Amino acid sequence: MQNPYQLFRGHVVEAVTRLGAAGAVPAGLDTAHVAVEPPRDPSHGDLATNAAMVLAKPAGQKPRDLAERIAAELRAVPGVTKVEIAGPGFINLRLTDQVWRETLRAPLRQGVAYGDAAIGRGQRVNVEYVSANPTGPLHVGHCRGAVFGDALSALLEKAGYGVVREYYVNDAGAQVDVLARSTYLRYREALGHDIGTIPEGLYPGDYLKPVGAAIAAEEGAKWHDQPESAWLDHFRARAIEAMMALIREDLAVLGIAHEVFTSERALQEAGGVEKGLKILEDRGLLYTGVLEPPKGKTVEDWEPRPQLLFASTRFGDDVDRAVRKSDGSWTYFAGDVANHADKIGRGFTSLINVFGADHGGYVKRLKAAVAALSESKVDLDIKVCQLVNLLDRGQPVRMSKRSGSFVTLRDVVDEVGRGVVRFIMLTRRNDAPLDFDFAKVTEQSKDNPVFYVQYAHARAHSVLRGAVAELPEIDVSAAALASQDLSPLAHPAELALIKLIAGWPRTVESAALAHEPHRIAFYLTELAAAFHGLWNQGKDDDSLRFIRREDRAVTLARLALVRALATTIASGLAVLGVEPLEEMR
RNA sequence: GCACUCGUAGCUCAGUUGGAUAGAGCGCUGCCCUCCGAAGGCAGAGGUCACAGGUUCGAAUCCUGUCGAGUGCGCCA
Repeated sequence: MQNPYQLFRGHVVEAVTRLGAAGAVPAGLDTAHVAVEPPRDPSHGDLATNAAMVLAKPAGQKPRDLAERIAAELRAVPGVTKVEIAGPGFINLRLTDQVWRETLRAPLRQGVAYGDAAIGRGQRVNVEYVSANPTGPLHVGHCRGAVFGDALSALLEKAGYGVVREYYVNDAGAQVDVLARSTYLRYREALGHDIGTIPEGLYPGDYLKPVGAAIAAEEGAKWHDQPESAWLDHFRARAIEAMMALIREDLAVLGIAHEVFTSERALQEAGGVEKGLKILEDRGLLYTGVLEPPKGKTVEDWEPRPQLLFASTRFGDDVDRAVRKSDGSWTYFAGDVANHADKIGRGFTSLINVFGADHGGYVKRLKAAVAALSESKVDLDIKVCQLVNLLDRGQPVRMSKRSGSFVTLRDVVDEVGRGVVRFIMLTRRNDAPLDFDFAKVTEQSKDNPVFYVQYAHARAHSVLRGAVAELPEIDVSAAALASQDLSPLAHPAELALIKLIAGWPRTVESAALAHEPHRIAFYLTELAAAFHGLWNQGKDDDSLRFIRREDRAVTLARLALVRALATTIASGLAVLGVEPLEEMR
């Protein structure tokens, strides 16, 4: 079954085509920008289209004249009760209530698959997120990007894209050498040596103790009197392996599992950097040059030196970027060229990177790299997540990084639960800062969106349970309700809820196109509010109660609405990765 | 100095990719529970969409500039 919005967009396009064939307008008008949307003001009708305004110029007609012609065509469409032209040339449509009621059958038949869209057409999208350095457990700062990336991936899948969730492991730089040295220290400690205080510049966290202890237990003291050159590679490999295991566990706590982990080191060893740079070189985008010192920021011991540069300014970057360090090794950026060349080589035509706020300055050069590598054929979208302010009853939660006792991702999830963390992280746009208040997010009140949405879902199921208890002979299964007569649903509040439910597929589409999963959270809050509102009206007006013992037909129609609502919430929560509750306990 | 993100009600934020009279929650004001579904409900006040230009049928949305906030700025990762 097609959604009214898609259906009527089709009708509008057909109307324009017919007019073209009849010579009333030029044939072959581009209808790509024609939109059929719910009007902001419900008094304007059920659907509004901008077709006449968008097409007025190419058709060489006044918007209102064109609107009149299109409107005449639309008046003949079944299910349309009223067509009006308003304002500068809007065409407002009003549909029969029955058209709207019929939309409830989609969620009842499809279950949580309701809202699945095809706009992705199977296009392969790579979503890279988290990609935290493998030097310790994840902390709260990683939460937002992790949840965002995961929800975005689910959203894109729901919209019909072929998604791969990817984690880029930064296991090649100086930081993992520090990790190796820190682990070596813990190893010596495990062997019974006094290591004193952890020297400045090494990782002090306790989480390396088990790693050192494991090496000591399994391999004995054989590394003890060796020079660093003898043990560094080995300790680095073991430490990275242990840290990635830790990180995977942390992610699992949040319900996240990446499909692909790409190792920077492995990519380098396989010649990935040379491969990526070769592409740039073949296109004449690499040269040896000298960069200007940055202005307004004094750099200690600046000395101009010639280095191998990527001409990223040709693709909108501010300065060209170095790909090789003076010691001959590759820069981090060179690794990223390799990473993205690799992704492009694997056939992705759309790449998404989820970054923390501190990586905002990195966006341009990466976009430049992808544009250069793919001849602008591959799209790269970089979503920058702003900081999360951790609060408790409005007071900032102190975090001490120096002592290594920062708030971990696991601490937060253990404290408030996976569902709460995931939902709250998506209650703001990614580029706006977010307050996360431990007291507020677990509060059971209308002010807490997680609770509010879960409560709506639980309440719907409570109604279904209550119906069976009161009227044991009725069948409230989705299958049975899907073929129910829905005509008793006639109250404005019921129809308003129905229209909101009917808006779920287009919410999925627009959120997916915009790469904005937070829209799902807002939609669910709105949906929950409409349902709670309908419920509350039943308090003032008995005739609006869902279960009416004396009227079987009304009851069943309303139960169909209730189940459709619950299904839609479940469908939305699935995108966010939050488990819907059937009772609030 | 430059770049990026942002600036919408007292506060926190949405705003369907350029649409009609700019929305929600909190807070505030008023009304509503001896009984029925109040972990509440209903109603109301509250705005120069930072500012100034521009683009066009039409701008919170796009462009330019100004002001203000946050972030980042040779080989670190």
